[in-house]
Amino acid sequence: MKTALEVLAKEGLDAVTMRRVAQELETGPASLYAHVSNKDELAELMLDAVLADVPRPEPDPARWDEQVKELVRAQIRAMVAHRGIARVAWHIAVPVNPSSLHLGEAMLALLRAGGLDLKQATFAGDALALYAKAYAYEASGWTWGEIDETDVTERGEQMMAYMRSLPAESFPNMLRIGEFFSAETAAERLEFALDMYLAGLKAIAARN
Amino acid sequence: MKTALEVLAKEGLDAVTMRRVAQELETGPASLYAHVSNKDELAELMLDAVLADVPRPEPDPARWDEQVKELVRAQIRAMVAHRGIARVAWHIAVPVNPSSLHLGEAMLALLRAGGLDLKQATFAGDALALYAKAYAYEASGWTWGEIDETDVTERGEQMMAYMRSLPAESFPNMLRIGEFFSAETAAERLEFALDMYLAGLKAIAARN
DNA sequence: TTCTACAGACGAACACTGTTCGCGTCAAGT
DNA sequence: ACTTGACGCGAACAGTGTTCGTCTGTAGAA
Repeated sequence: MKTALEVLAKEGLDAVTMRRVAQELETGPASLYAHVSNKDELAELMLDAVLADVPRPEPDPARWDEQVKELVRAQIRAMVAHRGIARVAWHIAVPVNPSSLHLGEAMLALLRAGGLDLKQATFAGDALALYAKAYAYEASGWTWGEIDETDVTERGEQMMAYMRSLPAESFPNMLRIGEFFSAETAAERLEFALDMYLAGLKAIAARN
Repeated sequence: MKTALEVLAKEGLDAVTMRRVAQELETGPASLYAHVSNKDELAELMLDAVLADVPRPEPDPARWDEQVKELVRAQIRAMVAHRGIARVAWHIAVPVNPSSLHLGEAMLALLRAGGLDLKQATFAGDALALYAKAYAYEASGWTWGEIDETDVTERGEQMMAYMRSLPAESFPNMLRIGEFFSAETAAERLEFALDMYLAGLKAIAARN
């Protein structure tokens, strides 16, 4: 089930429709409801399978910060590697699948090793998970050609045109940041965010 | 157009279908395509209208940090106030609507007042926007009854059952964080995240 | 071995979505 | 007043997730 399913996930989440999966199994869509009660449930199973591969580090208090970063990066890598799965992570309200729980526990352990109390670690882990999902979702977009380049540049033009149509002092900064948003700076953006997160966490831990 | 549209947005984004909007205008769905080329374009217009109401502060270097927090909060409030609009913010790859540009500019101005250079401000603004969208999306979920309480508790049970079925040392932290995730702590989670962000930004600005 | 009963698989249909085609109508130009 | 043009929009198309009721294959009883 999940196997025939993952095969489809490799050709895009949009292609994962009940009919398409059923077709892969040479049957009709109704048959799937014997194994899965929902399409959402099926999506959750896929996400769980994807996240299961993320390595969970043993906390080392000496370099917990680097471990936190790496865990976030690994989570993002896993999601981006499976076309479109990041979208699934978003409309799952409460993640209860085993992989998410184990990842959550791993993250909490790292954060506590960094000197945060349980409540702080919980909130920090929540924020980090949120960012990981968010970045993975965006990264998925331009990693797989789901946003066509022409459309983006066209919208870029349109945007510049609007900003230039207003008094020059309206957008002193926005008019100059175009260069920072190329595809090459994506990784850099992630690293900056991680730096920011950990600097903040260290400051909070130091207050304790 | 947008007016009759916002009226519908107030009864949920799910209700905003081409047919439903057309019905409100006492016509058929095809007529809408004379004013809007896409449903996505219509969604963008809605988002733009919602974000237009967010007040954009004049940067005050003395309290730029508080201003950043407030801008994020305001953005979140605006989105959560309009049922389901946060979902729209997510699958817009490149936001080019006027409101987003003005908000972006405002955020950049605040961050630069905090001592960040243009590149740092850009990346920080991106991360903050990401978080705002993410939090607003989640908050929308439980603000409007889009996640029914029984389902959540049921999944909670299922999750606890799984964790207890494994050796006790598998989940030393996760088993104890349930209390931190009630609906009452949501605002607290946001404040923690904002604190973390600004502590990080100050640390980065201090390095310059 | 034969008959029965039950559970599971699944074909066809339903209700719904966004979008397009082309007809009909109405207003403006000569 | 007649023709011409454009534009609003009704009906249909190609999809989607999900359900209902039939039909089959198998396991257990006689």
